[in-house]
Amino acid sequence: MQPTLLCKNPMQLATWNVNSLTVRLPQVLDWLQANPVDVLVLQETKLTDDKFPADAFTAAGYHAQWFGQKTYNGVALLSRTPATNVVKNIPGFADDMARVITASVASLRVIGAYFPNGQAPGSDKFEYKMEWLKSLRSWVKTELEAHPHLVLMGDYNITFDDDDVWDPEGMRDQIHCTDEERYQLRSLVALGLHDSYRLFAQPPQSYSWWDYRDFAFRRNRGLRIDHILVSNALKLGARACHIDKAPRKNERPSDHAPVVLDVNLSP
DNA sequence: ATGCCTCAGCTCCTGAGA
Repeated sequence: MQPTLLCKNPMQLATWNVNSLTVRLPQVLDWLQANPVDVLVLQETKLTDDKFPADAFTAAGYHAQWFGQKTYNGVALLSRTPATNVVKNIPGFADDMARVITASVASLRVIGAYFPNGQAPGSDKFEYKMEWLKSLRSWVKTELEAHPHLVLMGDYNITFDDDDVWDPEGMRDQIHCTDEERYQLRSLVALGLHDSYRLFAQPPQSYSWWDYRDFAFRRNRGLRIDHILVSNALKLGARACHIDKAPRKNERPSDHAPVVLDVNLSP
């Protein structure tokens, strides 16, 4: 028995790549009303900081931290209680792209990240993805040492294995599925993290992203590239993890669906 | 198939996403 972990401080943590917060804000607000999670990290807000809709989130009962740029990238962290000790991007890694936001919420350390796409193996963008992944690993290692209750969640743009891919043969060695990317993902996990989705029984062919083209969602031709990784200490309290496909059925949806973790925290 | 769809922007096409 672990009395401090049972039925104490149940929390929900979620990640969602919204592919433009300008377009998706009404859907995010609707989703939060139906799913009043404690923490939600967003990716691809595609907003400069002066345009971030902080007031809308305040009205919805959320504190917000954000870090964006024009046109591309951009991340945010919404929380029911205030976030503190906020860090933007990866310290020591010079980057002109807004991809990472880290903050403390209650006893949790939360890292929300929009991993580089990488475009194609061998490209300059793929090289950048590899360098970024190595730097992220150093950052997560440092953070884990200081904060045992750590969650790293976001759009990883990497599949763990063939179970995360609708067409493993067709996508073999393609972007999101290369050995190099998966090695980096496993190296992150090796720091002492766990893929919370696979801690639980899941439906076969579960994905978090579907191409806009070719009726990919209707055909369930997708990838599982949005992940919630939890530290050893948090794993003890993990109770469920699911992908919420409902928003992908909206009119003008994001191409990604939210991933939600239920976790009990010790006081 | 350097395509398909969606979004941002010095917008009527292009770059990028995944």
